[in-house]
Amino acid sequence: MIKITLPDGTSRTFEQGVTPMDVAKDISAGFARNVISAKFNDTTIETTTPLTTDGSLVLYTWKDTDGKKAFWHSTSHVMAQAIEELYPGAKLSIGPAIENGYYYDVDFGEHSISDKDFKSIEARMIEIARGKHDFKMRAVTKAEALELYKSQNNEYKVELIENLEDGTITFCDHSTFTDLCRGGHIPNTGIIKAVKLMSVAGAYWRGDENNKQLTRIYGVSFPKQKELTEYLHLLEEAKKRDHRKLGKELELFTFSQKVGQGLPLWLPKGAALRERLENFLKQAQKKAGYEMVVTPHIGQKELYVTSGHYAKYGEDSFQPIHTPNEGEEFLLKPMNCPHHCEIYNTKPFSYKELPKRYAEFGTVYRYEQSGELHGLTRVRGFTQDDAHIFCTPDQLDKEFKDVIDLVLYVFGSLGFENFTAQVSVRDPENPGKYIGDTENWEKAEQAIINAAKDKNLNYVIETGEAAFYGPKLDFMVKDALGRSWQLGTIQVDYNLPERFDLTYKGSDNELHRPVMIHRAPFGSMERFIAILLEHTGGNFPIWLMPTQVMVLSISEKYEKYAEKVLNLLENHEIRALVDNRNETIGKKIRESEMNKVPYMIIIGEQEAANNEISVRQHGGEDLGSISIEAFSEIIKADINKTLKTFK
RNA sequence: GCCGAUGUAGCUCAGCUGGCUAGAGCAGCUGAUUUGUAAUCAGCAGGUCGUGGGUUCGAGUCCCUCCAUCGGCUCCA
Repeated sequence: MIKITLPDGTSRTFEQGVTPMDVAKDISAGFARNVISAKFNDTTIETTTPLTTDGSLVLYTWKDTDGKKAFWHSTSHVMAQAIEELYPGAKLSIGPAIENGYYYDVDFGEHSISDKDFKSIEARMIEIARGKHDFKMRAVTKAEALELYKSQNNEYKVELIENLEDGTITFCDHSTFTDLCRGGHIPNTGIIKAVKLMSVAGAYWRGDENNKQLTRIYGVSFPKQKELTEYLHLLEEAKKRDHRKLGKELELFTFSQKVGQGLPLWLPKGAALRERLENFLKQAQKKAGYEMVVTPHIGQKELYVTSGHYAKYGEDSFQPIHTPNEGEEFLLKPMNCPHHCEIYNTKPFSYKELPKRYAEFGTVYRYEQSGELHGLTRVRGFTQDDAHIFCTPDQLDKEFKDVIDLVLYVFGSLGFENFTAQVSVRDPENPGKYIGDTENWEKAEQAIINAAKDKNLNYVIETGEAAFYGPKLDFMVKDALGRSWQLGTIQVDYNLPERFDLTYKGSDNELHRPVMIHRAPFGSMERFIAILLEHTGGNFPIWLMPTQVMVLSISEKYEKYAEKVLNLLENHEIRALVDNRNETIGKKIRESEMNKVPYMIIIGEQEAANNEISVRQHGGEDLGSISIEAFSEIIKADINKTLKTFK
């Protein structure tokens, strides 16, 4: 008899060799019908795997993330079978489940696959699924495994197997198909009711550009047709929030082929939005003791050789600018830090004067690969809300916490709640990779982790992800389509102070190296506005809205009163425009609604007579006929809901 | 950069296997209408069909080049 412990802490005893499905049936027949995967002592297994020892068992249904993973991974096997049948000679490599579905990387040889081929693959997949073939795991020896794939000339599987240890290798069979597989499948193919192939893409074998490029086919699958329909609907909805679409509709920014790809042009409304965001941060930074500086867009090549950026950005980025003078070379700045270091270097500092906090909305240029460009989230010229803090090692802890406060203030004022913090620390296996002494690194890493804990951040520690020059904390946010982007960043740097020979005089009358903190709460204005657009669907917090109020006249007869209302609104510092066109009120409302204006003021005969205004909120709610003063209070309250004062 | 897809009016899109003068809605302009909470009506104007080349009696449609955009791959704000 063995003892099986369930997630709720209870345990039951069973005969040795009991399967997870038997356990599920023991719990309830209804539950068992939905169980599709299981985990035993942290190893994903099949529902048919016999259990031979005591241990803890988790049973998964479609509703669980792990259940979905098993479902999608199993579907990738089905797709692989369909591909093998339809395209003889295609070589399979790997086919994992991902966050939303699965993919399989295939070497189709000379044959090229496009989405036109999806229909036939999907049709065959459904046929296979309907066959209700069981997924069966089978242990094989390394020699057997190699023999199979060598006979198929599949160098990818052979390479995978060669890196595995004999005795741990398993195959998974279903129908006529066999694949090298670690396990984690649903009971049989029949559970897969709906499949949809999403896209093809090139993907390098093992993610290495120097390797052969394989064809990656992405797909999703569901246990019910209805769920597929809902999923596709969800994707449609997400597309409506795409910042590229909203940016065009709301006339915030544009791109021009003549100006060049990846170089955004900010339209008047977008520029006003940016300016408001900048002023918002400037105000908070002033309170936090930052000083604004201004530096040029180019710098001598030597500057970037000193900083080390030339090595990283010089060769593969925008090429140096040459002047009529021989040997003179300038670089478009890829970073603001070298300039700020030189600002620090203009005069000697005593420890009593630190920290120095230099801030600049600095526009930088990086030559991103053309295929990498994406709306405003990935561009070739962008403005960082940059600042560099130069402090003593003892001050690092407090400075770091203060920066987190500032970032949290920014996120809070803009309605961001769903973000995670990523703390990137050294790889302890590889100490030679990093510069700066171990003691300082430990101090800095501890300072970051403590600060993250202290500020109740939802954080993860990524070992080995630190930059060579220091540990960092990044704020990650997801866009409408679930892609993850880094917004704010706080980085500790031991490298640049060294390279620029930055010093301060300590209390011991000796020269010391300051520590440098790079930080950007928005990350970049471009990316931040993009994510903010998708996050809010264009319904920004009212304090950011280009137009807070539209004054809509019932007819041209009320032009005078409309102007008067506009004046009064301006006196209350409310940003308003008048729509006095010869159009119906219905049309004016529709346009204001589509422009996402938060408040509409409708004025006609009644309002003019009573010296009041009728207020309609974005979305349709009627706030009735009120005085301008009362309305001004409503707007103020609305602004205060999100915009707080810093500290 | 690489793999795949796409590119028709300011915007959103139609144009089937090559065949009259390339269509529609919205936006724009002109006029009528003076309007009460998501589109008033009529008329007008708007296109070297991304670029360059080719096949053909004939190309928006087929082939090639380049450019840009979209979905991915490596890195990153």
